[in-house]
Amino acid sequence: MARPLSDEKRAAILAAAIKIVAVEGVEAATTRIAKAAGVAEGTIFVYFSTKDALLNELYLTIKRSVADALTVDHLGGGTAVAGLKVVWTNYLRWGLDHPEERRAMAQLGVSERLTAQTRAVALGSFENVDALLQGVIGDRFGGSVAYASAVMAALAEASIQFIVANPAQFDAVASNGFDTLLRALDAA
Amino acid sequence: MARPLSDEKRAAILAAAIKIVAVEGVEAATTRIAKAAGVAEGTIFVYFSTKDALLNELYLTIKRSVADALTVDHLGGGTAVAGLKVVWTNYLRWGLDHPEERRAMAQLGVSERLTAQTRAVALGSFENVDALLQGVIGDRFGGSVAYASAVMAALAEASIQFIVANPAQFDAVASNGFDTLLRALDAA
Amino acid sequence: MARPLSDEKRAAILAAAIKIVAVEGVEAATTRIAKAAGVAEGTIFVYFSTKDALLNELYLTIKRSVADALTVDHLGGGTAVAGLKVVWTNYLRWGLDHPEERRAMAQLGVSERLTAQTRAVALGSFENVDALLQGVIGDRFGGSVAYASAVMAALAEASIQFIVANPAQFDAVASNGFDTLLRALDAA
Amino acid sequence: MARPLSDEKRAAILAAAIKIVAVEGVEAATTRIAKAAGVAEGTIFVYFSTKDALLNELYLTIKRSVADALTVDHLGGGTAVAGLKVVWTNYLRWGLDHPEERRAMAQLGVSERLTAQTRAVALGSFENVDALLQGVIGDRFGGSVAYASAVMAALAEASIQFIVANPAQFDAVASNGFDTLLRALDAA
DNA sequence: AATGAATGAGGTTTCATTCAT
DNA sequence: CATGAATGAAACCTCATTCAT
Repeated sequence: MARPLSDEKRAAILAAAIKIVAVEGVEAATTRIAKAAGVAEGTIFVYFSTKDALLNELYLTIKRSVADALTVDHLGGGTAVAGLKVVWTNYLRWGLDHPEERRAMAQLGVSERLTAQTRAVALGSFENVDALLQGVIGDRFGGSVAYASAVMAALAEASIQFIVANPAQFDAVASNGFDTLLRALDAA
Repeated sequence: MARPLSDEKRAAILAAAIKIVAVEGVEAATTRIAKAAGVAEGTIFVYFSTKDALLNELYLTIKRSVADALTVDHLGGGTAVAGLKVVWTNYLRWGLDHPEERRAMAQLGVSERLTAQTRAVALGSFENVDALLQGVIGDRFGGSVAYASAVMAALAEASIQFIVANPAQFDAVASNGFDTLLRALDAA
Repeated sequence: MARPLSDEKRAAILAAAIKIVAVEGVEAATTRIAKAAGVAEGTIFVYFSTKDALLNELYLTIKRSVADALTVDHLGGGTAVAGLKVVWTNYLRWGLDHPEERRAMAQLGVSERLTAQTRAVALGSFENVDALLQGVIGDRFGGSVAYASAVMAALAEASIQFIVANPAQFDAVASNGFDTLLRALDAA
Repeated sequence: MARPLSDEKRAAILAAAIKIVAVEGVEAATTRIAKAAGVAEGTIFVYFSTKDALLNELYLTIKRSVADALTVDHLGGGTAVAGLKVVWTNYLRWGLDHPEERRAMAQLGVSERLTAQTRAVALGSFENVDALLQGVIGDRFGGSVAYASAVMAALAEASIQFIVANPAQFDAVASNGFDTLLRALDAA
């Protein structure tokens, strides 16, 4: 029987791709990813049929990692606002802990190499967050979670950039940022 | 004297670059830009020394176009809030009227081909907008315009995306979006 | 392990480069060299990092081939003059047997693409020939081998050109040419 | 009536071409020659139909300049040996005074851009030198001037290189070099 | 499965030449 | 005549992908 595909190697390729894509963009050569992963050039194509397949998979992997980080705590219990605050704080923390993933995602997000299918699947990972947002906004904004979701993502990005420049103020910025979000959503 | 450099041709190249970069990203082939501009391959390099020079110039051109659109009206008269509302509305309108520029800017913004100098110059185009923001936030947020600026840009982006999906509701979304901004900035 | 680098392919590229450079000069297109070598364009850059690297390597290869041809016989035994005659005759024979190498060397020699390092290494291959020349000239010409070496190369080139035009007279020209050399070096 | 072609401009282009070809080879861009000549890119093609035409003309111009320099003195009077010594000394002096022409000629000489016709015409400029050589060698070397001519050119080149490295010794090297030539031609 | 040599299409840029001014 | 913008055919080199080992 042939040797089975190695999960470590696959993970190493994805991890290397995060680093390389973060700094060089999606047009970075696969050779460079292979080198960073410590595998041969051809090995990438043993685990991913094409470079595009690798990039789409990479996007999904990061998105899932974010989604997992957001909902690592039990969210069922309290109010929607309380749950959302947990999500908010977890997201800021994830962003600060994963600068390369954030930058890689920015590169992937504007790339024409992501399929519509990939984007759709990625969105699906955030259903429980959307449910919380729904609970917070009620029927404001036409009951549309999309708008609230964009606002939250945008404010979170602004907050993360601010904390990156002022790392000591995590708690204050996180707290004030959440208040800003609630005000923006008219839920303060 | 020989044929002078043609402003129209230069503009045609930049206009073509906007369209192509918007859909194909910064790695789009110069050949394709030339074809879209209706000029020969070599002509691009008569007007721009390298592809990177073209991309940097393109970024500055779009940024200047945005800055001009924001401050086309007289901003001196009323309160900072009133001035900011004009800027806000103009920005939304510009965004809706220039979808390709918006997408091209997103591509350029994450590209490592922009020089620090280019980014610095681009920022300089928005000084009067920053002054308005400063007037609105006073000494909140540590008196830092950077955070407020990021919040505004983020909310504007969310609003534009929403209006793109619901074109008829421009006025309502613009107005509510501005209220959201004021609440977010604690200036309502 | 994957397919190893092929010595034959490398040699084929160098051999093709000799032919092409001989007739088209150092500016001959790499595409043409590849085609003549029976490999793909990209393959050239697997074996040589740049075109300049190929040209420098080509120069060294030919120079080494000449040096080997000159000293193929045992030179230790007799007098310096006897040894030099062997070198002289071998050089004429090599020149006649390798017209393309001679022409390629002429092209490479005047090219600004050769590095100083390459030229220095090439000179080093002829140390034992220089030693023979030194033995022949003693302290004449200020004891400088450089001048004698240039004279010998020049006379050899003249002889080769003459023999090319009159192939049947190899022995006579070689012999008379060597006498000419000795007279020129005042060692007759 | 149209403005006539300017002899100064034509001369400036040829002079610039010498300098540029000397250091960059025959593949130097015409733009660079134009810039060095102080004329516009297109002007070169007003005076020379193609780049190859310019290079061929350049070769002939330099060759004529050498021929003129060799026979600037009256050669008719004395013996062939005395006349040849004048030619020899003039040639060394020309070579030392015109290093760029020498280098340009070396580049042009190996170039495939010279036509056979150009080479033939160039040879014709040296008929009176050949006559002197003929007088010196008599019927030795099969009465062939070609061989003697190559030997002389080769020894001159070696001498010039030596003098370039030791500029103070012009007279001694010139004199000894000529003795070497006579010995080589068995005419001492 | 893993490797990396081999491939050749395609990318940016150069350049001789043309032609509008 | 003189100019230099405009052209488009290469040129060198990179890179995703294939395939022999």
